[in-house]
Amino acid sequence: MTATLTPKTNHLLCALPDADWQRWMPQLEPVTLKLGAVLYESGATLSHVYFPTSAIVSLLYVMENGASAEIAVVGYEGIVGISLFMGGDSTPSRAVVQSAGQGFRLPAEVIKEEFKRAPVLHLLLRYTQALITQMSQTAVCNRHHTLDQQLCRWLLLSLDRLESNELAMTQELISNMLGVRREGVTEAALKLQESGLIRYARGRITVLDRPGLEQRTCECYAVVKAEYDRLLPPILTT
Amino acid sequence: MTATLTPKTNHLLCALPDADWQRWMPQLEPVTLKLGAVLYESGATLSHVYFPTSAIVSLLYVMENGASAEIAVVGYEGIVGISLFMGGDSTPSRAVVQSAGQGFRLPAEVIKEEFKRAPVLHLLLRYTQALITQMSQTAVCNRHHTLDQQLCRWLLLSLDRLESNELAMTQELISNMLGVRREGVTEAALKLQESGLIRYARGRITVLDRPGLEQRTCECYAVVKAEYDRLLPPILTT
DNA sequence: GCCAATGTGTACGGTATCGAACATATACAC
DNA sequence: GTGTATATGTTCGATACCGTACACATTGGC
Repeated sequence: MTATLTPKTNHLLCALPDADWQRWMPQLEPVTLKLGAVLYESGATLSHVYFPTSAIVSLLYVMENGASAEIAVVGYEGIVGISLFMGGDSTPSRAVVQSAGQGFRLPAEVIKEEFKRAPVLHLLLRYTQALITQMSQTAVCNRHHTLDQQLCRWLLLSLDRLESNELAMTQELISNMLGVRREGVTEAALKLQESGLIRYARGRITVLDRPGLEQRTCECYAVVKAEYDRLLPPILTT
Repeated sequence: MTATLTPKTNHLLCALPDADWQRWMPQLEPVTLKLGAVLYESGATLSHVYFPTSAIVSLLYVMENGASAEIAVVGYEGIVGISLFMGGDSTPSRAVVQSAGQGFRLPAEVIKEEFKRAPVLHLLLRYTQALITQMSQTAVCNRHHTLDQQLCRWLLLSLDRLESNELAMTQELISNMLGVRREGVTEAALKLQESGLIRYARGRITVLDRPGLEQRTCECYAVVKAEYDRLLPPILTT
């Protein structure tokens, strides 16, 4: 519609304090984003961050079987490639141009340089990226996987955050967490118990066969786990 | 299990550079997190950030009708209350203790003070929080809402990022984004067309009645929109 | 030892979406 | 213009989950 698209058409660039704007401007490169173009692939280190102006970019997660789900949409209000300043460099999703148009980009080094100014933050930002991965994966999992698989995923994620193999958790509560009926959780839990993977009674769940759970769950658990491990390497407890 | 839970049992606190650790330590308050306790409510300004040690906290979104879906889980590896340093102060989700245990907390002022050291970042962090809201809401929407509603939400989110009321988008592509079958999108789109809300042909969708779409969609669109507006106030285009 | 609350199991019709197969219609290349 | 690729429409049985209703079993209070 508008004939001229300046960097300032992107709201983030537009809102940049003048001092920062002066530093960034010479580095900003106008780019044409064609329909279907891939700005970054899952797991790849990004070379640029993108500031769409008239283009729209979809962040989508592509599953092992090729099915996909969109995690979020980015247009003139945003930036594509937050993992670069989150500290993770890459992310397990793909960015695809959903609506052709214009935008600007900034080399990875430049944006990373900006963030060297605040060393304290990086740990928290890295954690945030891991959390974001978990959220994304939840969205994907809700869309594509069975309740059985989701229950396994949920048990494993909880187990990873406890020291024992026992959870104090009623099926009612789990159903709240997963956003399904309690009866559905009962049926799924029954199957797991009959298979000897877990044992439970009145709010106490004992995991008997962790590898068995890992085998039954969907890819989502592993994706989230791997991303937490990558971004937050386990620290030696003193 | 372990009898003594020091702040260092939380991985983030543990990984803190020594200089930062020295500043933070005197302010860290040990807290007992009881099952079901609410650490923050949707939309409320947070008073503390929490670092769980033996407790597990669920971030969950509660819908208007009371149904809920978990967005993410936080245990000893993380922090509850990222919106405080993301710059948004609040977030449209609730944090509930899912597994009772211990943790530590830090007053909001302290963590915010830490982030004053890096003024440039705040804009990007605020955007990140908006993006996170979109991701969360996607997960919720995938769980609870019909394809018809989701299509409306998707059209509106796309429309907000364009200057015209026309989208260049095939039903096949939309089905990829929503993670459903193309045929499902066809049926949903037909209903919208028959109701006079949209018109389309071979990859061109024209929105005829935006308020109508807003009425048909679920709450998710409004939640995301409101959060983008709140965190990224529209800037006057020069 | 009885009662009430809580947690779990079962059953049944309803429905949204799936998977697959196929029909039709439009645009564009040649 | 004819043909081929692309986009959309239709049908049908299968299935995962829902809503509802209720039965049973365990725990703890009194």
